[in-house]
Amino acid sequence: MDGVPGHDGDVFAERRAKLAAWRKTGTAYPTKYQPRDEIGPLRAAYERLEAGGEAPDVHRVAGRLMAKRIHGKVSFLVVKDMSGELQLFCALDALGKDRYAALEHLDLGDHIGAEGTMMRTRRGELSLRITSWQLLSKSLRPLPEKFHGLTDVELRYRKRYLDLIINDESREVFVKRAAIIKSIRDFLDGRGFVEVETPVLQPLYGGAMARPFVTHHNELKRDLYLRIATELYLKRCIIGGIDRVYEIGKDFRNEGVSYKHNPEFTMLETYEAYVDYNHVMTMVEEMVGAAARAVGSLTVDFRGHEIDLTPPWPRTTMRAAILEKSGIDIGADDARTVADLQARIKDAGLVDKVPLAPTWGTQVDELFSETVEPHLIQPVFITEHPLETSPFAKKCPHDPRFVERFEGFIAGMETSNAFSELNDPDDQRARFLQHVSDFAAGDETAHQLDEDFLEAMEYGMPPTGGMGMGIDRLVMILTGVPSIRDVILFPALRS
RNA sequence: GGGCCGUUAGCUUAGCUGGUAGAGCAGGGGACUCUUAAUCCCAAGGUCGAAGGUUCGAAUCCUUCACGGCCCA
Repeated sequence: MDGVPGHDGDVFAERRAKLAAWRKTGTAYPTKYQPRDEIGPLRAAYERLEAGGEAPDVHRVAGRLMAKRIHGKVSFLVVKDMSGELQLFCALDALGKDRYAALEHLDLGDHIGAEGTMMRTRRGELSLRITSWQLLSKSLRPLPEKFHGLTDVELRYRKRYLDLIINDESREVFVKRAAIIKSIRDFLDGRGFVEVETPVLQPLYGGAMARPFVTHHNELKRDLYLRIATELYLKRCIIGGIDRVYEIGKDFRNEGVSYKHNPEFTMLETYEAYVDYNHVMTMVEEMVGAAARAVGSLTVDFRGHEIDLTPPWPRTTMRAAILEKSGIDIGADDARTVADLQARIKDAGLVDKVPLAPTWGTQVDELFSETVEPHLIQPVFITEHPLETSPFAKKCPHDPRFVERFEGFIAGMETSNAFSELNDPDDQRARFLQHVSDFAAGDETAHQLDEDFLEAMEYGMPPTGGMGMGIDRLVMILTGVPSIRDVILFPALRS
């Protein structure tokens, strides 16, 4: 390619002009570059080459042009593929006048392929001494600045592809995310769990307390909800005899956005027949430990805390945790009603901190959220939640105001939630009916009566331990990034 | 929803109590046979997030809005 004239300082026009010149040669966007070596393995194979050393074998690499250092008769390019970067040593002698001159008109961001032999420069940089090269794809827009990179947080989210091109740490998070999910699959598959897919579009939403997204099916002439949980379908699988079942998929909750909330997020739910929530607790700490080891160590840094995920994790009842942090015993005789509990909150001087709630269970939840949750930095299982806020969990035999439930907290975030699943259809119906009246009283997150689910349960559901885990939050913790937007490739943003 | 902070060239940014925007990288032209944030010389590139307002004069002060970040609810 000859030199492209251009002097108006317009980067886009310059690149357009170069592309036009390439199109004339018919080689601006070829279909392939094969065979080629991945840069990472190639580097590894020649790692021991000494400075000034040369190797005879011919290799071909392809990637995006990330740096360009043009000199008079010898120039240096840096190309990058997913596995790493490699310097191309480009000498006038080896390329010939025209192909050497054409290098000058490449732009950072172009994809190129190059062929040559491996060498290490006198200054010690492993390089490919190239004998030929070709343009694989022309880039029309300039990349972010090479030294500072792309730091604007908003741009990183809106144009994630640029973030991925420039910020290796960012790409690394998503590679680790895949490894974490794979380790979870391996863990569950190894225990004989069956992975299934259940409906995203549901006629009734349930399995969690959250407001849904609503959509409409034109042909069926009915509204459908995007699922807020997979729970009720996975239990149908348990009833159907898939004794160990799980699903990893997107749930959708029509709620606010924060460092730990995105309206669509990835949830793992597992159900195992014939076990209770104690069994599930052990499974969770082992599974998280396996995931942590898959991408690093059992000790992670998150939001300024060093967190040790080594199992086993402490287990403490919600009653004991609240007593310790607030001095209030929610199980005591003088705290058995909402009014009594609120009086105890007042006695404890917490009335400004803890919002008032309509029921005993929701009041306990508020008290817990305010006084205990922020302190749960190291992994811990909080067990035995109030009945009212846990409509799918079995009552504790020793105190029916509480249920056989746990939440796993890490770094102040709820990352797992599990029950000894309620399998008594009459009790389940009673719980639904309570929620129906709560809904009527204005609680949009209360459950609706799911007659079809009740019918399934009436055929007999085995005793079951079930669990839900927020994958995005787990990835945050295991990769040490502070915001859920850093573990979701294309997070929700205003337009 | 509330508080604080931010938005200046493709990217990273400077710009004091208001005086008409300065740089680095990227891009253009030139020099250079081992550079690696290459270096050196030359030239170019900006409706300062948007809309109003105050003023002789606004990137700068005021108001509203948009988007984002952090914290709080």
